[in-house]
Amino acid sequence: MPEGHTIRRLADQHRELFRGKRVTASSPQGRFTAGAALISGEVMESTDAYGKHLLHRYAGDRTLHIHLGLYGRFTDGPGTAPPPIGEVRLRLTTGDHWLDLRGPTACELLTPPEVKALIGRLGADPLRDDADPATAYARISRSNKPIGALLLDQSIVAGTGLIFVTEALFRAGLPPTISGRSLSPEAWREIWADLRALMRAGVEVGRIDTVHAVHTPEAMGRPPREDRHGGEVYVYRRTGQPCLVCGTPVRTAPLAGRKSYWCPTCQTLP
DNA sequence: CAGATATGACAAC
DNA sequence: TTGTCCTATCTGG
Repeated sequence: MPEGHTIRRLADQHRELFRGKRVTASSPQGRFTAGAALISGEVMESTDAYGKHLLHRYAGDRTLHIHLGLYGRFTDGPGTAPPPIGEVRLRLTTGDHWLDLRGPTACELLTPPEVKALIGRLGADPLRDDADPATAYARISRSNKPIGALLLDQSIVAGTGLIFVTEALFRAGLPPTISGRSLSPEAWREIWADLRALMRAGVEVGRIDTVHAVHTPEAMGRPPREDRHGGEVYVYRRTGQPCLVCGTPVRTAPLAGRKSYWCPTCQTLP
C-alpha cells in the first residue's frame, strides 16, 4: 500500500476533507492520547507529503507527522464515525467526515525545527517539483552499493519503495545488483524521468500499474490484471513466473534486507 | 487457529 | 546482516 504515491494521495484527500476545519482528535487505542489532546479542537491549516512522510499542519506551529511504515492504513467515511474496530491509533472527526489511522510506524507531533530536520534528511522526491535529482545522482555515482539499494535509500530518493524501484529497473533494462558507480548519467536521467511518470500515474489512478499506466509498446492491447497490491507489474513478486516481455522465469534474491526481482534476459549489464 | 506475509525503517550486533 | 516494531489478512491444517 504505502509508497510515495499513496502518501501524496492521502495528503490531497485530507486537505480536501479537513483544511480550514476544526477537527476532533482522539486515540481509541490509547497510544496517542496525549498528542491527540493537543490537536483536538484545533483548525487544520494544510497538509503535505514528503516522500513517504505525511504532515498535517495545525495552528500554533503544531505539525502531526505520520509514517505508515509497512502496515499503516487509513480508513474514512462520511458522517459520524462508527465504534472503533481494532487498534485505532488516531481518529479525526469533523461531524461531516471521520478518519481512522491504524498501525503507523510514526504518529507524533513535531516542532518546526524537527519538521525541518525531517525534510532535510530526505532525498529527491520524484513527485515534488522542488526535487533535486542531480544531488541524488552525485550520491549514486559515488557508491559501490547495488543500485536497487540506493534507490530505496530515502536519503537519496524519497518516496520510492520496493515496487517502484523494482519496476523502474526492469523498464530501464538494468539488473538491481549493478553498482551505483556504474550507472551512467544517461541511465540516471532515464530512471528519474520514468520514476516521475510512474509515480504521477500512481497518484492519478490510486494504484501501481507499471505495465499500462505509462505507455510502453509491449503493454499495447494487454488488459489490466489485478494483483495482490491492486495493479500490474512486470517482475515484482512474480518469482518463477514468465517475464511478461520475453517469457524467461523471473528471478529473486535478497537485497539490503528486502527482496529483489528481475528478469535475467531483459535486465542485463549496462 | 497458528503461522506466514506485507508496498518500511531503525537499532543493535 | 539480524532483530524488532506497528496491524491486518491470507494461507494451510
